[in-house]
Amino acid sequence: MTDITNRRKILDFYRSHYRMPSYAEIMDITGLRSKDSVFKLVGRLSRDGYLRKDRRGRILPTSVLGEIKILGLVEAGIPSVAEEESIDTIALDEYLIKDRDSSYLLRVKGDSMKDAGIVEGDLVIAERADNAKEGEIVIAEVDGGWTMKYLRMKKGQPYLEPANEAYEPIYPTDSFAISAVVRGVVRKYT
Amino acid sequence: MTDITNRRKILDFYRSHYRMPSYAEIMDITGLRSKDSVFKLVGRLSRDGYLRKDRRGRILPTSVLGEIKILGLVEAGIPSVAEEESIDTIALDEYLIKDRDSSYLLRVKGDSMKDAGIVEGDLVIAERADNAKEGEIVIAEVDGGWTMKYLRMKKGQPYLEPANEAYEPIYPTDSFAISAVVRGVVRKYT
DNA sequence: TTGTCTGGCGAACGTTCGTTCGCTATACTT
DNA sequence: AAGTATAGCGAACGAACGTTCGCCAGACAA
Repeated sequence: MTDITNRRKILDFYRSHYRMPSYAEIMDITGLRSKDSVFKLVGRLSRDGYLRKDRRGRILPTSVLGEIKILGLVEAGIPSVAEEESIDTIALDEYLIKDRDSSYLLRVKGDSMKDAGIVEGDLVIAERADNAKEGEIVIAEVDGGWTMKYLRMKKGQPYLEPANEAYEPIYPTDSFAISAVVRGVVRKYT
Repeated sequence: MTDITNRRKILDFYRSHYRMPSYAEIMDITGLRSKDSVFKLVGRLSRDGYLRKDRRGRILPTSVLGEIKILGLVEAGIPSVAEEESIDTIALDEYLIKDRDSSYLLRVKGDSMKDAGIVEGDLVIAERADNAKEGEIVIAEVDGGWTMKYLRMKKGQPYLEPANEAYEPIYPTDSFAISAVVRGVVRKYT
């Protein structure tokens, strides 16, 4: 059993238990029969940067739950080379969400934003805000209903523009209030 | 200081330290001066479902680092009601990535998949696989180059179809191998 | 006013923690 | 063959852990 294999088992424990295992638990996980073996294993993993220890000796993951490799570019137009070297790793949650308390997800219905790459069934990450810059995609309440559109300006007045030629821009007549700004889009294929 | 405020402090600790605080650390965080106060606080939070304890009394978060609220539907076509009631919360990482070790991200270049809602700059989540079902979006090596397209079949032979009328389908002549299946798409507006 | 309930306090308890020690077996070098 | 380094073992250690206890002050109801 290699150290790396054991490290994977430890991280699997972290993912399923939301905490790192104790040395006694690592004994169960790895099959080692003494805490000193675990102590030395942890020492090796820690020396090589695969784990950390806090001030009290308890172990911590170096990379966060949820990190994923970024491998490279894929040329969606003309085939190009995607090298098999990992460029970087990121945590999707941290990448997408800046302020967790003021952010929420909305599931998209309809196709009025399809030319912006937002289609039915997508999740959009909305961050609460009562104003936005021109050109941003906003969630807004207009004339009594909620909608998601590009925010545009004409003669100093805001209006909402869909990303689909089949729909017309919305010029608020009665009321208009921005509720949130769309910060990201997430789609999952099942 | 309300219990909920203290719970937020505890979860903030978890987010920044990748582990839950000990009772002594909760004393520092909250300003409480006895471990029994913490013990009772934890008891209340646990009773109300805001925390869990494991077998040994150590506390765990009920909701994972990175969970975010799903608020409702947004009708992208015609404005409809998006109620302000939180329907559910999910962790984006877990939502998007099934098998972390065989998954990676690729940044999209080009516009050949724009009608599928995948545009330049998007990150796609690719899961390594050497075969796929018809209709899935795949990363494939064809005639010496890499590309991302819909997998289609004609007369038992696979070919690749873009989601953009400006591009032509690719019929492999020399070599063809599926490298990965696209499981999700992530876009961030900056 | 009196009784009851709750949250917080300081002190003490037994358990589990990470760590260290002496030892053995194996692998590799000289 | 002899010497060195490494991984693993069982046992023991002090420190930190969650828990429990008796007590007190404030809030609220009877």
